[in-house]
Amino acid sequence: MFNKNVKYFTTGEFAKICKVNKQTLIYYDQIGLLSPIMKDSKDYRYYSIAQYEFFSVIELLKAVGMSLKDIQKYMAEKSPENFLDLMYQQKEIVAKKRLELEMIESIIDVKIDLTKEALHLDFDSITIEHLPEATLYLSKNIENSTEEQFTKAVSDFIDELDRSQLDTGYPIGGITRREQVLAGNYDNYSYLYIEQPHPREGHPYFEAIEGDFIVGYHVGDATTLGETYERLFKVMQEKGFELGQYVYEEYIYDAVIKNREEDYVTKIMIEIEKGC
Amino acid sequence: MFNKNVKYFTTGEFAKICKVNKQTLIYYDQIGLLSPIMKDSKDYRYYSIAQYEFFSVIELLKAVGMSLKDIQKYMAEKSPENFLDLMYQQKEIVAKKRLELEMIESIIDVKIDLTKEALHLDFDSITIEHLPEATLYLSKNIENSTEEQFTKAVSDFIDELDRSQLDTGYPIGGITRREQVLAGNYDNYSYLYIEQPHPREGHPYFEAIEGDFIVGYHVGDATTLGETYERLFKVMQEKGFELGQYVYEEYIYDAVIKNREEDYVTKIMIEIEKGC
DNA sequence: TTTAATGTATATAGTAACTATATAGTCAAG
DNA sequence: CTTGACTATATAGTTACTATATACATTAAA
Repeated sequence: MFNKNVKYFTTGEFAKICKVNKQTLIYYDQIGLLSPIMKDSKDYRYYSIAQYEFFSVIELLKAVGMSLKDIQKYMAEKSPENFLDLMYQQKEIVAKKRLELEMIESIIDVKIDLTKEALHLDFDSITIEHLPEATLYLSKNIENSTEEQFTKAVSDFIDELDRSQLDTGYPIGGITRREQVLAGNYDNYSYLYIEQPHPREGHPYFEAIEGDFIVGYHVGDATTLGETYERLFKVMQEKGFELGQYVYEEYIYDAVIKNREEDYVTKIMIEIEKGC
Repeated sequence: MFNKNVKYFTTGEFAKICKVNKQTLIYYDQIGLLSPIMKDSKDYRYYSIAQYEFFSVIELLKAVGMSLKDIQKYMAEKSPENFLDLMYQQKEIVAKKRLELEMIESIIDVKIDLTKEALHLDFDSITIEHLPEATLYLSKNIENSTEEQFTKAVSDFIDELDRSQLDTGYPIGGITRREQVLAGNYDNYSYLYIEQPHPREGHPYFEAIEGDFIVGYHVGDATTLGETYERLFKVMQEKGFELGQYVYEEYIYDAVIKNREEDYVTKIMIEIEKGC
């Protein structure tokens, strides 16, 4: 095959075939990665069609993320065995990359769903909702922690989500115990959590949120959070509901979507026991 | 959430949380992408845990291939609507990238299979084989073409494989008609071809290779190809086989695997009709 | 309390893999 | 014989860091 390679291409022609910039070929020549089969007396470069093959391997190896230097190294030591080794290595690398992309895809899907939902919300509304069972991944207990401890816990939690690929794109939320809420310590969270729509084996999950909740929204930064809680409690009282075990708090709009802290929106879900 | 963000991190601490180089944070500050929440009188930078959130969005957008400039542009015009738009755009881009990776994965698999097979081959052997039906994608007819036309045809064929994602990782082969072979014009191919193990709809394929073949290997460049053909013909004669319609030629080892043209190996498959 | 190790800062240069630009020589058509 | 399209080299710019050199600050040990 390709024994008919007598016609030569100039740099420009060959660049068109390869679909790259002419300068790229000159660069490849300079670094000795892919040199033309021949140069004439005026230093014009001439490439053969067989060199396209060579070029396309470079493209494949580049596509899997190999550096030009590494490609060059391989090209210098070509053999069926080395090629096979290289392919086995690249197979793993590409598979890892594909998995990463798949994770990003599902995170994006979640972000789209959440944002679309948020756009239709009325942040002044206070509703009673029955929330279906959801699986949550929890941080270690952080009740009564100092600011330093809290910060460390958040950082650890994020690390764990990273390491164990538990970042689902859902917001990180905080769980507060009934007692703390009653005492007005709305920010004394017991746990951080993130929803896991497709829980995996081998991790301790906390099966939570299944029951009746009073749901409201707090717009603005945390300093006025108390006011929103008061509003919610008032409605609870009117309807004759008792405070349940836990309160869940999570961002609807945060630094990712809004610039100013006054525009952040926190969703507050208060577990209720239908009063008797 | 994260209203307890009073503890500040130095550049080094924050870099550890973000798992990046300290200099990267300084760089982000310089270009105004992510600046610390506060600087003290000695210009020491201090970051809050809430800024990690911001950082992680940058990482996500970077992971899908956005430039820092574009990320910065988005960050300046944040809104639920813009975020949704961005996510829809990125969803498509990521899906495209995933498909590309999947293609590379299957190409790598094919290369591994072919190379493993080749390692066990005896290039001196001449065998009679029944090849199962395989689907081939063909170039336009290139019989009797000039060198320039041939070159153009190869370039066009490669373009088409690229455009229509028909590059399966199988080698590009050449088909020669019985008459040309009998006349000794071994390199006067009628078509180029590439095997399509998973043919797609909407493309003209040529259902080929199904039948009995005499299979041999040519080691070295094309100038001595004739000798190998003679050897094959001799075996055919001994066994009493007649030359069939087509001969198929493809590289086993080429510029991708071997450095010197003398080491290239061409596989020759001659269709035979069991003589009477 | 001094000293050494570690931390911070800025400024600058280097890196990869191009990409663009400036300048000059070459070639083919009209 | 000139014009326009090509070729070449050399150099600078690009992105997103990364490394290095120098100077000042903080902390832990001697």
